[in-house]
Amino acid sequence: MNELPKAYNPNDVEDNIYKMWEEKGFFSAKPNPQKKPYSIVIPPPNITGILHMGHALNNTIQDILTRFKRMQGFEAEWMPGTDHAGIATQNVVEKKLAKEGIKRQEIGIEKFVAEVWKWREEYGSTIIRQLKRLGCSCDWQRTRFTMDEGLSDAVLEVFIKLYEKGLIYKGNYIINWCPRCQTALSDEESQHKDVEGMLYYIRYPIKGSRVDGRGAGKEGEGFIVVATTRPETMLGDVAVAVNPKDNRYKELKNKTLLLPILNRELKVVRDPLVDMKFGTGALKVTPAHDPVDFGLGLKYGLEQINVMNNDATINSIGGDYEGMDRFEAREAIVEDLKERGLLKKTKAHRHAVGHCYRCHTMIEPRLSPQWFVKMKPLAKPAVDVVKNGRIKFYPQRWTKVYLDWMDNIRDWCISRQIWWGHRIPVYYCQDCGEVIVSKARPEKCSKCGSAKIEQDPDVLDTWFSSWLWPFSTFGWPKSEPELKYFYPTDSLVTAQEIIFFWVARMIMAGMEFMGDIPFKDVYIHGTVRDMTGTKMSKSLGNIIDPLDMIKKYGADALRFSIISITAQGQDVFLSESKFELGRNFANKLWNASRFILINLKEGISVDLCVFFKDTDLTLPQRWILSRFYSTLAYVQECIDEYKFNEAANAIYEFVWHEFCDWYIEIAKSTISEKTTQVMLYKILEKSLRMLHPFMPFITEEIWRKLPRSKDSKCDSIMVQPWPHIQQNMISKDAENAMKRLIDVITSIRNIRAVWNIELKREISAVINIHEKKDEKFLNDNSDFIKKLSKVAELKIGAKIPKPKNSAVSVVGRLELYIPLEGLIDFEKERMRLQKEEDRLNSEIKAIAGRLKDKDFVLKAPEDVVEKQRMRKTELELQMKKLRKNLKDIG
RNA sequence: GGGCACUUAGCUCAGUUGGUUAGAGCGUUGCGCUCACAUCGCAGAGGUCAGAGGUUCAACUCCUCUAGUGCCCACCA
Repeated sequence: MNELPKAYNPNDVEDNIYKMWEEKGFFSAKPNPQKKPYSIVIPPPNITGILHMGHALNNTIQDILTRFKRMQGFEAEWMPGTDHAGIATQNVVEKKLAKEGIKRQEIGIEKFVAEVWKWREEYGSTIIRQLKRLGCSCDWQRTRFTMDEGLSDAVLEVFIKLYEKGLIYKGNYIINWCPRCQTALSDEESQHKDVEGMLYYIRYPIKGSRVDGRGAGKEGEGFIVVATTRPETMLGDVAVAVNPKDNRYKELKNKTLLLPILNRELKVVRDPLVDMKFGTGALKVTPAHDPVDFGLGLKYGLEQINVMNNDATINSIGGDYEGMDRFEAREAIVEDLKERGLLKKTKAHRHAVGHCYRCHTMIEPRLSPQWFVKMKPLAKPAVDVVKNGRIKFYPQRWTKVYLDWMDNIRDWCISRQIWWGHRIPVYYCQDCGEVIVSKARPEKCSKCGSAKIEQDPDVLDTWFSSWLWPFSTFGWPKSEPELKYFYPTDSLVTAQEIIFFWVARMIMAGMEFMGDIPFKDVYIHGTVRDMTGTKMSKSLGNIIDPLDMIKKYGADALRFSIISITAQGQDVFLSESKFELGRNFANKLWNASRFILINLKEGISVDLCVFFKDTDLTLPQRWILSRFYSTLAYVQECIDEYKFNEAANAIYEFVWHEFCDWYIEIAKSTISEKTTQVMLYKILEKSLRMLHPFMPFITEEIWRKLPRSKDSKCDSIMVQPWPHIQQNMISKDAENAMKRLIDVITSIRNIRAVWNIELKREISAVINIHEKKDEKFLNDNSDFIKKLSKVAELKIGAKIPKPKNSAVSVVGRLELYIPLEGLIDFEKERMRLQKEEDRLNSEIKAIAGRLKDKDFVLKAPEDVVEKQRMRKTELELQMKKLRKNLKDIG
């Protein structure tokens, strides 16, 4: 017999097991007409990343789904990969080179990109190794990278298709500019954060009016006051806007203002967009540095004056301020305004400001020529498929978030001024200016024949490749059998912060390029936070490293724990101690399995149905079978509804508190019988299969030690079928009956504990029945009642008088007596209880003054047995009332 | 400014379409090294389910409002 070692050390076996799975090719899937496909695509982690708890949760969920479906007989494909994370990776490599004293500008684009590839070779697969350590059963042979040849081709294909359809255009608009990364960002990449800022009230003189320059003159006559949070942008002001309904500025019609310091002439425009309640109701208009102003500029034909360089220093427009950083310039300008008496006041002002999602630098809204995707036409079909339920969100509430965003969708800025990424497939003829959009570099201009052709220097947003992931990874635009077989995929599992970046765009791309949805279900899981509710992040240093936890508790424990405590879509608060839950469970399972294996004899791997066809089952046997199949059905249902915690907890409850605590204990008395052994073996083996998607390693380790039938095709649990639900084995009657027995046993144990009767001392018990059918029921099961409650003699019958000095317990419609004569020193017990009563009463006396009922006294009966019973019930109830009474008074 | 979630035992959280004594883990109390397991076993204590009102035979569960907490979105300079 294969015995299990006394202790389970996950770290000893997990790696080897994983290697075995991988070598046997269990992870790979391919089009198979005999089977139904099930496919998931991994949200591609970026290559600069390391595995954090969010990933651990996300990938555990996907692995549970994949393993579950694989066992259910689906051709289960879990496509892994990474994305090139343009900005993040470029930053990382830039920093690395900086340490070596190299600037990217010095070595040029080609060498730099080569450096990035080198870096990627070295570090880019870290996260993949970590996913393997977690036990993820991804189809690694298909691992994709967004910069792969195939995926790159898909990107170009899509760009050209959209361009030809008129959905991609180049234009000069206000975009989010990160001065540190020196690139444009999409709206989603600009994260709003509240900032404690200042509102500066600045006097703008009216041209031709008498102002002495020190602020004299009446407001509205000599000058008007505008409020701004970014005074440095005034260098680019071309107008001041007021609301046409604003009576304060009636006389301003046809007047011209003068920009302080630069003395540029400013128009006054009237537009209802201006909020009269904000600031002074007068808005300085800077079309090149603010989206609202930009709109006004177009509307009123205003000049667009860009005052900043790429690094947010002031350019030559700024005169004396040229070369200053934007914040330096802000201070300098404010000082100068103060000096000239043009700063009326400042006010603290809290407002939301965009920050770069990669480097957290404050975004500078800025006019810039960029490439955009027109989103409205793409959004429509993507809205329809969610509205009509072809794509479902779990939990459902995300549907609204998605639809709201889609309704207000704005064009997507896809060009980035960085080097690492897919180069925009647009070429410009240097001679005639012709724009050529083409996958390959054209030899010569199609219009004038010139060979002087330059490619657009920008690269595409990383998400412009990620949004194609569900089909580009299966070979699109080529029509591969994989694509046909596995697309649309089944489930997408991801975090909420990525709904707009990725989920929404994948749906749009799927509809546009495949003409079909990319996936059917979107499961949005919660965010992993620390115990204070803060999101775990490396920069905050509140990270619990999953790999540390794996080392300490094992991958199974990590997986099971995090799944068990994460309710559907709910954020999870994590501390290290939570992993003990999974570890303890693994330990329990291990020991129970050890016990069963030690006791098994040869030849028990008989088919359960065949074996029990002509065998009468005892109640506990029928009960444990019923409980197993009930649990199995429930677990299946929960996984299908993405309620993984409930599935995990149901298994935990079954294995630990039903199988181990009760069935195995019951089985011990008949452990040498074949029936018992078959039961233990079968329940264990099936439980392992049920648990495998959650705890793949330990279930494999135990399973491979089980005696198996000879025709077992393969020696791994992961390719075994999911247990078949045997409806006929589920019996509510058996479950209820067993519950009654458990209650009887618990009651007897309770009495023992209350009276402090050691287990070694024999007790007898009497059960008084009121209904005839109970007699047979109890007699049939009296053996294991006696065994489990350690009762030597059990008397069952109707109308048995209560023995003198008996402890009493009512269990449903049964009465239970435990005679205490000879077991208890009543005198001693009486004194002990009297002491306790006195103690309670003196406690009452101490607080009597504050009581409503000042003469309140606890009274216990004289009879010791009665008193003991009361101690448990009424006495404590009275104390409880008393305490509440006190609480009410204060 | 808009939207979404949360408020249940000392702590962290579950609670399946409203239905008899509201659950778990940790912690806590008492007992126990019973031949799988002290990463354990047995028994117990502990909750007017944030507050107010409403619908219903019945509400932790549905509706309205209030308070607190958290998150997301947003061109009030």
